[in-house]
Amino acid sequence: MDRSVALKQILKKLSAIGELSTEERAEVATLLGTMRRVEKRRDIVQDGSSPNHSTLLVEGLACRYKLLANGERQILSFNVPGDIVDLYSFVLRKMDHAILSLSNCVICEIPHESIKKVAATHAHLLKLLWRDTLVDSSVFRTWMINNSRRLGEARAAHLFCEVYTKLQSVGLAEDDGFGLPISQVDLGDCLGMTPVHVNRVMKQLKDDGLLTMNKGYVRILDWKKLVAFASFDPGYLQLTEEAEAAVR
Amino acid sequence: MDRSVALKQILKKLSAIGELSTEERAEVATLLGTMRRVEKRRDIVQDGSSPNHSTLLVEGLACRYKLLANGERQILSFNVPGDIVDLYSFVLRKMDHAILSLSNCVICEIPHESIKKVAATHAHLLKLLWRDTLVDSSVFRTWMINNSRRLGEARAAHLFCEVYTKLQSVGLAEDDGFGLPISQVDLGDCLGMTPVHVNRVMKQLKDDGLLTMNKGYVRILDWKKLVAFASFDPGYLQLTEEAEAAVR
DNA sequence: CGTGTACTTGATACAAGTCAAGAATAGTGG
DNA sequence: CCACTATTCTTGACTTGTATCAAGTACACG
Repeated sequence: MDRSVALKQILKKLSAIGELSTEERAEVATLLGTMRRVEKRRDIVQDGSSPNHSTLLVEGLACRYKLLANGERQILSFNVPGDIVDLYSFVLRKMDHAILSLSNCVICEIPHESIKKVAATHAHLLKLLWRDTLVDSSVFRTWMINNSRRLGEARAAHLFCEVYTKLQSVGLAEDDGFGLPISQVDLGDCLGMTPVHVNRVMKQLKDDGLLTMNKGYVRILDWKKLVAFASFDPGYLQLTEEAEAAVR
Repeated sequence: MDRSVALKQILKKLSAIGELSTEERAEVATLLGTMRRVEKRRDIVQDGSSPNHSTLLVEGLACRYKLLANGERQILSFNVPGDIVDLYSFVLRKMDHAILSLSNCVICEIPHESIKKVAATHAHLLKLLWRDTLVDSSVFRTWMINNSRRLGEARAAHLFCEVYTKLQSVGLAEDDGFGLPISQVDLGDCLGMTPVHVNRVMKQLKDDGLLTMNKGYVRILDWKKLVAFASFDPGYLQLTEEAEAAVR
C-alpha cells in the first residue's frame, strides 16, 4: 500500500488527458487521502450512497454496475488502476449505481473537501477531472451502441477489445492476453445476454480463432482479426497516442 | 429570436441542478453569444468537429446521434430547450457524435472563451455545468440498460416516458401527449430495432391501450399504466421535485 | 471425498430481422 | 387543383438470433 504508487497512478491518468504543470502536480498530491485494501467481490461504493470522498483505484480491477428492479444486474463499465471510479459522487452527491471490486484491490480516498479546495484555485485541474468523467460517458455511449445493435459475437468481441486496450494502457496486459476474473454470468451482465448464450458465443469466438477465456484468463488468438470483427475503434477511450499505438 | 428567452432557459436549467446567487445569474448572462435559427433536420453540430463555442438549445427539439461504420445510425438522446447540447466539446475539444435538429430550432452560441473566463472566477458555476454533463451520462447509462435487456414494447414505452417527462419539465407537453416530429425509422435508430419491428411494437402499445403515435404527435392513453409497464423511474433525469411531481 | 459452483450441451419456444409488396400520406410541379 | 412521385406506414411469410428449460460434466474447495 505504497502511497507513491497512488500518486503515480493518478498523475499518469491526468497527464494522459491533458498537460500538467509542476505546480499542478504538487497540487494533485494534496488530493490523496486514506488508502485501503478491498477484498475481491465487495462493493467499493454503494448504490444510493452519498460519500464525502471519491475513490482512486490504485491496484486491481473493478466494475460499475446497477441492480435492476427485476433483480437483474447490468455491468456498466470496467475500471483499471488510475481510474477515479466515483468522481460522479463529487458532482452529483448521490450515486445512482455501485462499484464492485473484481479482484483484491487497493484504493485511495480523495476527500471531496480537497477537490473543492483545489477546484477553487486550479480551474485547469478541475477541467481535467471533468474531462475524465466525460470519457466515461463516451464509454457508456459506445456500450449503448454495441449492446443495442449487434449480434452476440460482435458484442463480446468488442468488449474484450476494450478491456484489453485499457489494461494495455496501464501496463496490465500480457502480449497474448490478460487476466479478467469474471465468470460467464458476469459477461452476460455486461452484454445483456443469458449465461447460456454467452457460453455459445464464447465457443463461437474460439472456433473462429479469435480468443478464448479460461480460468480468468483471456487469450487473444488473433488481435487484428478480432479488432476487425468487432469494428473496434479505440478513439472513444481517449488514450494517448502511445497507448493507442501499443495495441496495434 | 428574443435574447431574453435564451437567458431564461439557461437560468431555469442551471437553477434546476443547483442554487444560483444573484451575482452568478449576472455572470451566466455574459455567456450568451450569437443567436441563430436552424431549419429542421439539419446538423447543429457535426461529428468530428472542434467548435469554439457550445450551443444552447432555445427553441425546438434536437437529438444526439452517431453514424456507424456500417451506415446505421444510433440516436443517443433527445434534447429540449434549455439543454446545452454540446458542452462536451468545451471539455474534450472534438465531438465524437453529432447533434441534429428535429424541428425548426433557435439556438444560442456560448463561446468557449466566455465559459473559460467564467470558470476561472466562478468554480460553482463550472460545477453546475459539469453536473449537467453528468446528467447526460446518467441518461446514456439508462438507455444502455433499456436497450440491452428489455423487449421491444418495454424499450419503446420507456423512451416515450422519458421524452414526455423532459418535455413536461420545460412546459412543452400537453395533458394528453406531446409533439415529436420523428418517423418510425428514427424510433428504430433510438431503440436499435428495424422499422418493421418498430411498427409492430407501436401497434402492440396501441392495442394495449398505452399510447399512439400519429403524424408527429404521441398521445398518452394511460400514463400510470405506461409508467408501470416501462418500469420508468425519472430519478436519473435529475429533475426538480416540482418537475417530477407534474408528471405523476 | 463430497459438495457446490461454473461451464457445457441439447431441445424447444419466442423475439426480432429479412424480404417483399401494398396502402396511406406528404410533397411537387404543371 | 390534380396527377405524379417519394416517403412513410402497414402487413404477411419466412428465417435467424436469443431465451428458456433441463440435464450433465468439469473443476475448486473444504
